[in-house]
Amino acid sequence: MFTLSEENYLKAIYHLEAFSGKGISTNAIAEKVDAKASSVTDMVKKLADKEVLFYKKYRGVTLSDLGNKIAISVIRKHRLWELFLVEKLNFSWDEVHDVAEQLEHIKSPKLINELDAFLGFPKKDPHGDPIPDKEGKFQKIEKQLLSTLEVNQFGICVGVSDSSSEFLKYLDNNNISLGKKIAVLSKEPFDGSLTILINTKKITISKKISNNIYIQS
Amino acid sequence: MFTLSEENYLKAIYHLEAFSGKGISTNAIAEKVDAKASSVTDMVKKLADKEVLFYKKYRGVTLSDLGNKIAISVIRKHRLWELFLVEKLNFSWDEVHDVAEQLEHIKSPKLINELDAFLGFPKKDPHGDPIPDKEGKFQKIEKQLLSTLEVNQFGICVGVSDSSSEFLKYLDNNNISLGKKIAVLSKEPFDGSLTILINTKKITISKKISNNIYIQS
DNA sequence: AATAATTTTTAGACATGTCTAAAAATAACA
DNA sequence: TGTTATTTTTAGACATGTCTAAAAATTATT
Repeated sequence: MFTLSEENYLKAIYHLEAFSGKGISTNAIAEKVDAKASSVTDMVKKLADKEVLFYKKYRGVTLSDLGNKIAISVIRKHRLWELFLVEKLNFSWDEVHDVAEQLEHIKSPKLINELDAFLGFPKKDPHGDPIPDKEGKFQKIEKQLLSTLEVNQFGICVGVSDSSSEFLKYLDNNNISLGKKIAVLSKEPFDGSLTILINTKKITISKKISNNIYIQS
Repeated sequence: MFTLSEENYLKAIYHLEAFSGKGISTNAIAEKVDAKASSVTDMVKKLADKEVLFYKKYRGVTLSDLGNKIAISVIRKHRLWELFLVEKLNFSWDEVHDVAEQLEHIKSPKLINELDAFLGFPKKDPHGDPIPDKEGKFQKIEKQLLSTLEVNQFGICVGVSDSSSEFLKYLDNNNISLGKKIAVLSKEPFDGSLTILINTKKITISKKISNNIYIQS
């Protein structure tokens, strides 16, 4: 059995591995779980003892198969709960994260599988991320950052890379949501800001924004 | 903010106060929360500092108004989650307790109030216990133990005093459930066992069983 | 009312998960 | 490549919530 803290570490490392194929550094984990590097070293040793990850001093960590499995099951729970909150309990997509962070640690296989069935075995959560099934399988969506599009190209908004309440509220205020078509009208070379066409309106967004929106072209 | 442990202590003390009007003893709490008396003393001091209960050395404890409020809010959450599990996720009434023990500690006022609305502002949980509303108000049901009935008296099953899986499974196996009419046909003076009529069938139940079934006459 | 039994509290310890400060190893650079 | 900067680890500490064993207070008994 894994503690709440241990599960959070595994989840953080899993997400970090999705980006950099390499071993994950102590500092990167520390930032993700909001702790000091020394705390990470301690925890990582414990997790290595439990055989959920591989750890070489000064060389970072990699999840084992078991570690991956556990991380995915936590992510499955997180995303199912998020969808439940939005679909059944009138939460908006910027309100779900903190509550799902708590709910994802509830221990009951029956609970999560029944919730899955109750929601109709959904494939995506409210932020466009795939929901792993009971066996931990999920389809990876080929997606790219809006910031990588060239002028005159377009795509469909399929996800966000930042799920903070501030960012999601910004999107809501600008009527940007999953499924919307976004076309790049012009790109400012100086700061990378984009003028885009969405909802038949022209708006200008900063590089920071376009770097956190995923589109499918 | 109160920790999981603190909430469990408050809940335990609340339930104990419902029985004995007096100050609740360290040992009674220890048994309820499954800890040693010395641990209870420590925790009780901390809770007294937080002003959720009154504590006099060697004299037991009493909840303050604030303590009562918190205990009731935890109980509200517990019972709403139990009903959700039974009504929406196909749990049977003997499976809900352990999961609800976890869910009751999730912190989100919006979550629990939306859940309440989603379930249609229910008044009773799957074991017949009243669900406190948003303000902590709930109707006390006048009920008595089946064991207090005399021969030839009858009542409607409205609750149970033991929510353990073993006991609830026993009830299921004998087709005893909320709303059923139970009539006492005879009483064995030696061991207090009862022969009752339920579902047009005669069955004999021990004193221990009749001591854990609430009826309304 | 004195003694015995029980309950409760205190004292000291431990595991978990965290921290700060200092030491060690690795990486960067000039 | 030698020195500096950065990252990581170690060492020691602390808060939480628990425990055991011993001491103190209360309750029961004769």
